[in-house]
Amino acid sequence: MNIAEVALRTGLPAKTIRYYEEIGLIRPQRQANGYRTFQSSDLHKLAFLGRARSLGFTIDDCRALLALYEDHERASGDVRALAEGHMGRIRDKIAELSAMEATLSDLIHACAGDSRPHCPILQGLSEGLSVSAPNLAASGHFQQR
Amino acid sequence: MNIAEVALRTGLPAKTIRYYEEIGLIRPQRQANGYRTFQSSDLHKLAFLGRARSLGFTIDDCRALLALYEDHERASGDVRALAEGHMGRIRDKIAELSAMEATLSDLIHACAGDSRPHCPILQGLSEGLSVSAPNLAASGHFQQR
DNA sequence: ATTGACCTTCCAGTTACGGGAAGCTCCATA
DNA sequence: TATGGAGCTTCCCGTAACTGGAAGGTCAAT
Repeated sequence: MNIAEVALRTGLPAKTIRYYEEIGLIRPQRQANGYRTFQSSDLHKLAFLGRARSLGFTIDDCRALLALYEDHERASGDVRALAEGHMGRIRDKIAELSAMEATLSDLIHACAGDSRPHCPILQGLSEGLSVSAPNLAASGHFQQR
Repeated sequence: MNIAEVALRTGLPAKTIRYYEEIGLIRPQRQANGYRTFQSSDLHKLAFLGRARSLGFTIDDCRALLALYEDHERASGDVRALAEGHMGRIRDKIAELSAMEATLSDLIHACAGDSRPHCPILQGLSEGLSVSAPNLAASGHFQQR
């Protein structure tokens, strides 16, 4: 099977499939002409990766998950630990975004949003977000990556 | 004022301040020795930027916000539109993360997490997340950027 | 033979910085 | 006055996970 059909069947762009090979997640065979040939096992792995990625797992997590998947002696506890770590990070991110949303919502509601220049949003950004954001400055020196 | 003190007072790393100059967000003066000199207006702008970034605005948004801030003829509606667009994107992201979290939570709860190999998490990733994820594959071809 | 679809590799760009090297400058102390 | 260390400068690389695009080989049909 050539790459275009694999892309179609997995939902992954051909570019992504090539990238996954480049970083060693899959190892499709090659034909004499240099074209990649995908076995059903490759297809299966790619679908697995697609689902793991759609749940937000990093590529490194995916690599570990794939290794666990192929190790039939694995302990399910190892898998769960990995998933729990990931879920924790997602929950942290949701909390961070929710805090931003709350502050933004307050600022937006305080703003008339008309043609006049007075603007509580700019004022908040300028004067310390005092509208309803207690201590954003204390949350890690403005970092947010 | 030199960069170290500005960093201290704004909470922004010196590296970030230099970066903001590089991309044209600020224009500190220079001393004869090449050192940057920051006026209180620079300080003010940097604090503004730090707060905007802490609310998740992109650098491009920050640039626009700063322009609006300095334009005393602006329409508050323009500011609010920008903020609303941003808040919408945050809400979308929260929804996306919440969906991931829900699926992960289900998978994790179905997994014994002991030393045995049987693992519903890997099974879900392998067979289609059927545990309780309706149609992740339909959500944009596995994209998640 | 040609055309067009498909495949290949390689390179650059994306976001918002952080790390670290190489090399000035400044100030305080011996 | 020499020196040492802190602070400043620029420059370049790396990050995550791809995406876009160029240049060029291959295949099948006309």
